[in-house]
Amino acid sequence: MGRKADAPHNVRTRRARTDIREALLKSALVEFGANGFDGASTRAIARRVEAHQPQINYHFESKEALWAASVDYLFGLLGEALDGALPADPAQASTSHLAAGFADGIRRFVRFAAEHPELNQIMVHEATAASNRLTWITEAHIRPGFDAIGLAWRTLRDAGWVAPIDSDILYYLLVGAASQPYVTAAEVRLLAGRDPRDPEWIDSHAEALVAILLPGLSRNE
Amino acid sequence: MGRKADAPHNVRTRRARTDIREALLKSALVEFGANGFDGASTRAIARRVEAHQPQINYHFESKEALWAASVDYLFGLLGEALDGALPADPAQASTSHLAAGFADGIRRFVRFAAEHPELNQIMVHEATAASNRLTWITEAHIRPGFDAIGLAWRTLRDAGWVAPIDSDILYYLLVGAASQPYVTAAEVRLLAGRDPRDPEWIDSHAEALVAILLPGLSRNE
DNA sequence: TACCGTTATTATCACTCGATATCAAGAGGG
DNA sequence: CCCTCTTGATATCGAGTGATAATAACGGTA
Repeated sequence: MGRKADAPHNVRTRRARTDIREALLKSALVEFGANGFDGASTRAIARRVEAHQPQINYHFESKEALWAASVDYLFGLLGEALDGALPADPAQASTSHLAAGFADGIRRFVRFAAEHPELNQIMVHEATAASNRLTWITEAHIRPGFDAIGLAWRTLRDAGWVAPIDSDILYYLLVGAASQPYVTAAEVRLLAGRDPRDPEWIDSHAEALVAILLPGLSRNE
Repeated sequence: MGRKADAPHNVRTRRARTDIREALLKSALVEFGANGFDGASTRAIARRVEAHQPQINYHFESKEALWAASVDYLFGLLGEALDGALPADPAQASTSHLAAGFADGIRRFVRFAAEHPELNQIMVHEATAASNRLTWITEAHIRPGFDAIGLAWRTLRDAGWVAPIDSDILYYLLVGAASQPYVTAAEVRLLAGRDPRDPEWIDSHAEALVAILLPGLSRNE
């Protein structure tokens, strides 16, 4: 055999800088999502993409910098997935248009949570205790969406379209209900014997969430 | 100073076996909830209760045995908190009584999630990947509640009391929506500037969840 | 072909981890 | 008091961690 067991490379191959950087980012998301910041090892992140552990400190400044870069990358994907769902200024939109946009945003967020469970897994890992990482991710990435959802919800609520629920509480109801089966996908497979990545599950899940939060806007009514 | 910095004991004190076991169990829950199994260190668990790390291997067989014992303890508390909320045989109860019991169970579960965020934190940490620990906790502790909730929900749904949502999906909507603000309490404080352990938050949260899942049974209607 | 900047690879550092062996000190019985 | 069983306390082991220094080999350019 031409290589040692588990050795990333015996025959030296060289990759373009952007290739290996992106490969390391994606690998880091999987590991950070599954194990948290401290639990993820840089050796495991590198091994997934057939790289060596010191390459992380070469292409990124540190494990912490890799974490931040991978989180930036992930929220970039989220931004693309949600782009245009909520109107920039809810006050100027018609309420029915706003409600339809809110329902559409829910469906898109559920799909994203299913395709990228790492996002909510990382949030859960970071958000159990105050830290510099939590402060950064909250202010840099979470707050814009939190504010937009809160504003839209309060507009709909005051117009009588939805239940009289505090917008802070609504945000956590929504995020928790949308992400739980994908964050704990391994449990779903054991408990329900179903794969939550199945498009049928994702679709039913999204419609259920729309049905309970925006009764009357469900696709099936 | 009479003791080294961070040293649990300089002057030797002896505690009853049951006392230190229970102290270690509670400390373990906090650490396992915040950091997961691998992330929690036995030294930190011991230090919280002014004990030494080897005492864990003395009073419990291993870190894994301590984890299992602390999870057993926690689900014991959950069982007490939920005792009697759902009728043993939903088919024999009147549907309106079943619905009231379901709403009551939601309120109790939200309160428990707020008082013991470790439970859902531990589940999230364990449920991201298949493992012996996940299989054990699922079969020993999760499945009974999952089955009871599913049966009650399907009864209510087929009687037209609630939205036509698959019971597997409903379970994860419920668990996620009920636990999220307490699992990520540090984020709530940063983002909303509110403490989710506040009784007012807990009460509003529980009522909101009842309102969207069991419209018409909300305490405020 | 010779060179040089860039990247891959190896080796190693100080540190933390869970577990265990060893010894010291407590408590209760006679 | 002394004996014995139990528990506290210390030291240490091998394994794994992130980071870094040192070296080797690639790829383009002159």
